[in-house]
Amino acid sequence: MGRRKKEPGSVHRQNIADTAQELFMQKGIEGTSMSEIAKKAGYSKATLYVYFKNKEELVGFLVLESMEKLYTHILNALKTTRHTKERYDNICQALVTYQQEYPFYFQLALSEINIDFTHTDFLPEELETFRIGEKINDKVRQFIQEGIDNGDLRADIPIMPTIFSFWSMMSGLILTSEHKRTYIQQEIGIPQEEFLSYGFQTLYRAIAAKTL
Amino acid sequence: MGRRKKEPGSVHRQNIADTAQELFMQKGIEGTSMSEIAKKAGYSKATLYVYFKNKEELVGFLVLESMEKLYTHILNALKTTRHTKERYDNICQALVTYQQEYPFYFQLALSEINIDFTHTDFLPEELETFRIGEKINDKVRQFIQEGIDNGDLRADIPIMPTIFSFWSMMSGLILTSEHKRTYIQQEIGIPQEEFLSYGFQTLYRAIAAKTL
Amino acid sequence: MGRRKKEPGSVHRQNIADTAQELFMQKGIEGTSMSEIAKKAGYSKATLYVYFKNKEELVGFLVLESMEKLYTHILNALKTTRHTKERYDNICQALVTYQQEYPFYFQLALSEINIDFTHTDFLPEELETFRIGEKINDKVRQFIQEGIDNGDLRADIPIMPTIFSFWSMMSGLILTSEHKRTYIQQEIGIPQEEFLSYGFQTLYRAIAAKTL
Amino acid sequence: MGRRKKEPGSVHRQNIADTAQELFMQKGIEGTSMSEIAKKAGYSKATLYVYFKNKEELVGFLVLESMEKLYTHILNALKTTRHTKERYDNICQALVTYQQEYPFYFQLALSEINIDFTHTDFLPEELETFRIGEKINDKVRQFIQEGIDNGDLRADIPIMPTIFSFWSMMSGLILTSEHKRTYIQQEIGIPQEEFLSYGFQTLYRAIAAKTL
DNA sequence: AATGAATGAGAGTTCATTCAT
DNA sequence: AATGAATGAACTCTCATTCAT
Repeated sequence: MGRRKKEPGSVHRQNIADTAQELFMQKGIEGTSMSEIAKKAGYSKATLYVYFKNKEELVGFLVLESMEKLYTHILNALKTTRHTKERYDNICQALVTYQQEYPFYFQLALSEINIDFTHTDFLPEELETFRIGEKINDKVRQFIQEGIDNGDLRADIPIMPTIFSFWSMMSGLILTSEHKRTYIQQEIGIPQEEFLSYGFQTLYRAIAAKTL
Repeated sequence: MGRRKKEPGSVHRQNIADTAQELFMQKGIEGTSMSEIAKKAGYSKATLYVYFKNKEELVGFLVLESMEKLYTHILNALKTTRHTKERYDNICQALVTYQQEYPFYFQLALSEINIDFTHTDFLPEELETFRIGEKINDKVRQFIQEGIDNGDLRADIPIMPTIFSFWSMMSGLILTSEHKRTYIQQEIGIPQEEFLSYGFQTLYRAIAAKTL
Repeated sequence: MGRRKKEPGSVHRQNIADTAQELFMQKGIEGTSMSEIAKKAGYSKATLYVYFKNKEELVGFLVLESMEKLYTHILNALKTTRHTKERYDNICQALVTYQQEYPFYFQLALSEINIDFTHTDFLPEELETFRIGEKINDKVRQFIQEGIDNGDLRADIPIMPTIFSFWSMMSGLILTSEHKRTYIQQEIGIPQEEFLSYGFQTLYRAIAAKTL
Repeated sequence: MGRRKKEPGSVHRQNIADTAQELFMQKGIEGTSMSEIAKKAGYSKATLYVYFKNKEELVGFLVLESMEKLYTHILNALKTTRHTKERYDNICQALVTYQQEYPFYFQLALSEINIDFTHTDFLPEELETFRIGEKINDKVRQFIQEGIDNGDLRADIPIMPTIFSFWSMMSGLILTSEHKRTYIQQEIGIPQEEFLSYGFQTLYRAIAAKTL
């Protein structure tokens, strides 16, 4: 393959990460070998290890990266308007966009790899990922609180359980809509987007103030 | 180890399958080797291949098996009462029980391994699994229809999208509650069961007739 | 290569061990790959791992094996006579024979791999090796004590330092005579055996009672 | 890291060599990577190859260097006095000092890497190393001859075999005392220095004239 | 002279699978 | 039916080395 052209260093890191994400999505993390990533990205296997200490770090980087993007998406979703329903729709839209750009994290969050507290030797990336997660939760908590204060959302919903269960349910919704896209289209007769949209609206009804 | 006692053939198949499921639960499919299964089940590695053509078939068998169990659970959930809300609660309870007994299928259904229509070379087990899935959907459709007819459920909900989105969201809920059990307990301050229960009730509100 | 003929199981273990020893001698432990051993022994790489858990265990097995042989040699050397000088000569001869049969241990004992107390997580093989080493030292201590009591050996030699220094010096002698065989022949003009014999006699003079 | 300050070229070569030796001592040759050497020495990996053709040459350089140091040590040991026993003690002390400074060569001389005549494609460094070895042997031969002529050493010892066997035995002694330092302290109950000293005195008795 | 970047080759190890018995 | 024995292929990761700059 010969030597590669000189490009700013981080370009390669990003190339590798992007390729890895693509493959991880298709075949899972365990199902994707470093060789495959290398080949698809157009580098030698050894080069991957120049840019990432090991596979774990590569995964960690992807999760962090996607978490950062998600945070930005959520921020934007809340910034553009103060109207509760619009904000909710924006967040849902953000999640869909995010899933299209970084389908990887959802996969991860719900699969074996836990960014959880059962082990204690965290990579720096993992810690940072966790911190951003907290920031996101904070923003969402504010959003819900303001919705309640406005009278747009039911006053009797417990905030933290709501956040966490919504997060779980939306993840389930998005992931399924991705994995079973064809099935949905064929069996239910609606395109993925509409399916998602229906799910999100259903969920909103569950927390909207009764006047709706 | 010597030769084993003569037992009806299917007993061994079941022994192996049960052991495999246990291990798959603990360490994932990719993380479990045929060797481990053989050892834990008390057979030789080669014997596994007498009862299952390969690992894939073993997985397929487990999925089918869990699907059958789920069908039974759902049937029972609907049989015991005709009251809509009670039936709903029963189904939720059935899902939780099922997740505890066969955590395996949820993992599978939402993870990399798709029992989807993108490929076409299905194992017989996969086809059968799909057929049972259809039967389950049918029962649930009946349940919703009856709920609507009773006036317990909103008249304006489209049945198929509701089934499928509920299925997705509940899966997300259950899976997350399983994976992040510690996190939920620590950060939200409620036990897993309560978290699940809260999620299920929230969802019900979204389809219950307004009088609720 | 196809499947191999059936032979009693331990034969393969021994085949592999023997081949490994040969290669370790020629190129050192680190310098010898499992692939090489497999190829030379006529097995597939994976088969090595059927018979030995890993490279470390293979090395441990070789060391233990050679230690056991050494013990037998020493025992025999002391058994055949009670005359001190004859016993000494027998031990030396045993060492030479041993070095020819199991050149591996000397290499090891004096090289990086210490069967020492700096680490604490010993393999079972290592512990057993150590135990046999102790038994050898015991026999040699008896031999020296009897030599002193007979008046054949100097009364003023401290036993333990003598054992250990003799052991070290003889190892140095034997190893060098092996590694620099050609050099010795060419530059000193005597065959290896004579060189060794001269070294051993020189050492004996150092502990023999003055009457000699 | 940027470009380095301009320094006379050989300084870098020496820096690298010194660092390499330190690491080789700690972790063995095979256990030390060029990367490690580069990092510890504060150069880029590629720079090592500016100063040494490859790892082999770096090793060869170190051996040569240590050989030169040994020659100087031996010269000094013989220069300060003409008394045979004092000279012997000086040489022993020189060897110990040398082992402390350059533990590397002993390791090498008795281990896998032979600077022997079995192969024929010598590096220039190897040839030079050999030449210095010869010079050392010459000095030692003179020393022994003078000892015999003085009547301090036995008249019946063949000089070349004595030199070579002493060399081997002392190497064995020093190496063992280094590798098994803890063992000696714990099991024999004397510090390393005393152990060495005892070994050297024992050896001297073997060649000293009987009057002793 | 010095280095960042890249890599071929190969290390030890594991795994699903096969086959003779 | 059951298995001991064997293996090809793959895995993650490391290393000495090279080359353009």
